[in-house]
Amino acid sequence: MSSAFKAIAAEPRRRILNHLAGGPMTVSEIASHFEMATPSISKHLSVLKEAGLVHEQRRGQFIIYSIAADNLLNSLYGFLTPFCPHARKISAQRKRGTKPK
Amino acid sequence: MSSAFKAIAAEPRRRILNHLAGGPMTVSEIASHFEMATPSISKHLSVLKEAGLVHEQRRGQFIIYSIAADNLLNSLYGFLTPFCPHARKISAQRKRGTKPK
DNA sequence: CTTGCATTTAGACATTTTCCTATTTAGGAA
DNA sequence: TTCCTAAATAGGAAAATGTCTAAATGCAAG
Repeated sequence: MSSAFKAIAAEPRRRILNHLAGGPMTVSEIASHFEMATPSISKHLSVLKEAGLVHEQRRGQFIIYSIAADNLLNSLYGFLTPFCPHARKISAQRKRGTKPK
Repeated sequence: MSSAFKAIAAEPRRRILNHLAGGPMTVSEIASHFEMATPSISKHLSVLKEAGLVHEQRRGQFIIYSIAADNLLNSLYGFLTPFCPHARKISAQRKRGTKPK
């Protein structure tokens, strides 16, 4: 299992994630925003998928990718916890699945 | 300027940061916790420094490294903002340097 | 000024990553 | 089936990374 940290280390992958923040989309839709060959995008997506940072869903001919925000946030907040009280609180909330008023 | 994301992509560097969370320390102190040659530790520290994630301060013969928590948190929260309302709030606070009651 | 310790720099090497083009797989439609 | 499009895989070249040992630098104490 490859780490989320490695996955977000590459700038193109962070840009892909930012794009996906706007909602689920197909590989071609993503690729059209980059000056990179489609197979390269496909590879980046597979790295993100390995890291559990995106989900994929076949829809006929297309494959639709979407963000796995929970995994993204859990990985990073988990790491930030030792460095920040805010992260500590949020991380705990996320684990409990609760939210204080 | 090399990115904080690349800096935290390597596991040994994340471990170094976690160690430094316990307080400032010298290179040898850090190195003693790892099964890695000192020059390698030194290299990792210089990557962390380039990324603005640690500070160094010469103290006689020794060089003392400490965490630059602000930069660490700003970089990561900035990235998380589009994916999470909590991060959004905290990121804004951090930018203003204020804290709502 | 020489010696010794802490740290960095240099150089080499193996591994990994990133990108490309060409090919293959999978599905939909004629 | 045959043709077209979407996406993944294969294979390879170039660049970046991580680690080591050996050598250099910086500082302090005799």
